[in-house]
Amino acid sequence: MTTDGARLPTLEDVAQVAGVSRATVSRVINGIRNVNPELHEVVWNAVQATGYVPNRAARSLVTRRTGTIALVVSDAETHDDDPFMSRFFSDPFFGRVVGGLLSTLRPARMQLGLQLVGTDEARKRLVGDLRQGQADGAVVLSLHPDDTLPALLIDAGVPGVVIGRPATPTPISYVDVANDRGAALAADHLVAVGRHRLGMITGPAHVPASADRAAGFRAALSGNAIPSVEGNFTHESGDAAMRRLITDHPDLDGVFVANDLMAQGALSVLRELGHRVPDDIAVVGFDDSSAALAARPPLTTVRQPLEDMAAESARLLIAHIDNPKLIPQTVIFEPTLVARSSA
Amino acid sequence: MTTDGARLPTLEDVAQVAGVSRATVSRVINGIRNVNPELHEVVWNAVQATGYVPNRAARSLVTRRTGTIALVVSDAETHDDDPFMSRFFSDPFFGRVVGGLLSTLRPARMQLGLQLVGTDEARKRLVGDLRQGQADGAVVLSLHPDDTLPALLIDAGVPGVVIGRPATPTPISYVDVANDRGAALAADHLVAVGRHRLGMITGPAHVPASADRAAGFRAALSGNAIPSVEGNFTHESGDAAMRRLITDHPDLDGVFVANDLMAQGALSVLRELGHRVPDDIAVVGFDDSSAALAARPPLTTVRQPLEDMAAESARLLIAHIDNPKLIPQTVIFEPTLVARSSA
DNA sequence: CCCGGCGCGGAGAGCGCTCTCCCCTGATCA
DNA sequence: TGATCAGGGGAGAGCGCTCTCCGCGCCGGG
Repeated sequence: MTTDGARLPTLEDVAQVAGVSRATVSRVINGIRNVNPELHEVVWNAVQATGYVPNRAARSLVTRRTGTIALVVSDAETHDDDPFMSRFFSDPFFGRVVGGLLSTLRPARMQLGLQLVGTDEARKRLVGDLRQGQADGAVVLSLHPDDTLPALLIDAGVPGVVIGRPATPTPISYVDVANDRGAALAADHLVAVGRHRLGMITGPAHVPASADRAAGFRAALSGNAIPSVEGNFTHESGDAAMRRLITDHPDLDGVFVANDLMAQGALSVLRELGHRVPDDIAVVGFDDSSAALAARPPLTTVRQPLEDMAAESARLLIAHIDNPKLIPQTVIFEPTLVARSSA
Repeated sequence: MTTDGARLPTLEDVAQVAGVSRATVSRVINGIRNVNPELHEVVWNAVQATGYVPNRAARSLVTRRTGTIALVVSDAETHDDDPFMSRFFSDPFFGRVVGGLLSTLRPARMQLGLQLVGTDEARKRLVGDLRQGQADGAVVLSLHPDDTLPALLIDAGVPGVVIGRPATPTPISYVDVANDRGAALAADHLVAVGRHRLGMITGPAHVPASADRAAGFRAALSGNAIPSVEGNFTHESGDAAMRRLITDHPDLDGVFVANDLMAQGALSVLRELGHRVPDDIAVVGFDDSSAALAARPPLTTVRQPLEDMAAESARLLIAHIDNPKLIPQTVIFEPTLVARSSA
C-alpha cells in the first residue's frame, strides 16, 4: 500500500481501518495498558496494511523526548577548515567512540546525532538546542581541559556524560581510563625489557590525564628519581622535550612519553641524534593512535578500551535521562599495553 | 532569565513580552516577509530577554523538515559485535567521511545523524523512519555491492546520495573517485621507479570499484599483457593471490593491489618467500587506509579525497532536498598517489 | 473626494501524536 | 436484585509552531 508520496498514513488512518479510535491505536503502538487481545491484533493488522510509521516530530512534541542522543565533540576553537579537526577525524579515535556508542544505542532503539562545537557561543547555542529537543542528552568528548560545556549542561539541566575526567571537579558522570595504571604498565614493560635509566616526557600538568600518567609512572618506579620534561601533547613539543631530555641525560635507555604524537616527535629526534630505537633507548607512548602505527619504528604504546568506555557512557547517559535525579557516576576502565617495536 | 527547568519559553511567551502576536515573532525568527524594523528589534530583544529557542519538534511537525541528514552505513549483515564493524570504525575512513560531511552541514546549520543498517529488514525500517521525519535525506555509505538501500530510498521518495558508484545502475546521485585514474597513477609510479614486469591483484569483478581499477591499470599499460589474480578485498585473499601470482610469475618486479588490506597480505607473503620489498618487487595499494601505515614496509598507495567527496555528497543531498525533482547527479573526484616505502 | 491597491500584522486553523478524563459494560457482592 | 467497582475504549484537549487568510490603515490616482 503506497501512498504515492502524497500523504503518509497517520494514526487516524490506522484507526479508521481498524475501526477503533486514535487512542486505542496509540495504546497498541506503545504497548501500554490492557487492550483487548482481539482488538490488539486488529489494530496490528491495520498498521501492517497501511504501512504506518509514527511521526517522530509529533510524538516528541508531546512526550518531550527525541530518542536521540548527541555526541558532542567540544574543541577549544574550531573552524570548519581547522587542520586539527581533520586530523582528529582521520584518527581512529573518533570512529572507535562512535562504534562503542552505537553498540549501546542500537539495542535501545535510540539515534546518535553528531555535534561539533568550537566556540563558547556555539556551546551555549548547543545547550539551548538540546533543551529544545535536539536530543535527550549528550556524550561529551572534550578535546581540551577546562571545557565549559559540562558546567553548561548541568546548569541547563541537560543530561550529560563526559568521556575523560573533567579538569575541574564537576558534578557530572564521566568515564575514563586508569591513566595512572596505564603509565604503570609502560613502566613495568620498560623494566621488563631491561631498562633501568628511565626518563619521561609528560603532558601539560593541568590536564588531569597527563598528571595521572606522570604520577602513575613515578609510582610504579618508586624510589628512583625520574628525569622528566613537560610537553603539550603536540609532535613539536615532543621533539623539543626529547632534545632537552637526552641532552641533559645522555645515558637514558628508556623513555615513557605521555602521548603518541609527542612520542613520534621524540623518535624522530632520537633518529636525528643517532640513537637507535629500541637498541639504545626504548620508547613507550600512550593512546594507540594512528601516530603509533605511523611512527618509525612502530610505537609500543598504551591502549584505552575506547569502545567499552563509549558504550558505558551511553548506558550512563540513558540512565540519567530515564532518571533525572540520578547522582553522577564514575566508571574507570583498565588500559592495556600494545607491544610494537619501539620498546 | 532562567526558567528553572520548569517550562521553556515558547513563541507565545516571546510574543507577550514583545507585545505582538505569535505570528510576528515567527516572522522575525524565520526572517521572512517585511516586518517593520522597529518591531523587528523589539521582538529580537524579547527573544534575547526570554532566552527563547524554537522547539524543533513543533517546527518540523508543520514544516515537514527536520534539518537533519542521516549518514547511513549499510552493511551486508551486521551484528552489534560484528568484528568487521569495529574494524570499520577504527579505520580513519569513517572519520574522514564524517569530517567532510560536517564541513558542508555546519554552515548550512544542519545536523548529522548516524545510522547503521545490517539487514534488509533494518533497511526497510530505516526508510520508513526517514519518511516519518527521522531525517530529510540520507548519505549512504555502502560497504558491499548490490546494496538494496539506494533502490529503497528511490521507491520511498527519500532524497539520497551514495558514496561510491552503485553496482547496479540506479537513478540516484553519487560521488566517486576516478578508480581507473587511481590505478593509472599506480601504473605510472611503478613504471617511473623502473619496474617493467608488472602484475596485479584485483578485487571482485562484480564490484564497480575493482573493475574500474583493473581496467585503469591495464589501460595505462596498454600493449602489455598483465598477469592478474582476483581477490576479495580481504587480507587473506591478498595473501593467497600473491602466493599464486609470484609462483606463476617469479620474475615480477612490481604489483598493483586493488586495496590496502590485500596489499598487506601480499607483503607478508613476499617477506615469507624471501622477496625484498621494494628492492626485488614494488607494491602499490589502494585506499590509503590505516593498513597502509601499519604495513611493513609502509605502503605506497592511492588516496581518495574522501573529505571532499563527503562534503560534495552533502551538498548534493541538500540540493535534492530543496528541489525534489532535481535529476540525479554524478561527481567524480581525482585520486592522488601517496608514496611510502613499498614502491 | 472617493476608491483601489498595497504593506503590515493579527487571528486561528491545523501538523500528528499522547494522555487525561470520562463513560460504558459486565462482573461481583450484599 | 440493585449497588459497587474495575477495566476497556472513546472523546478531546492540547504540545509549539507555521502559514494562510483577512482586516486595517495609508498611499496615489481618477
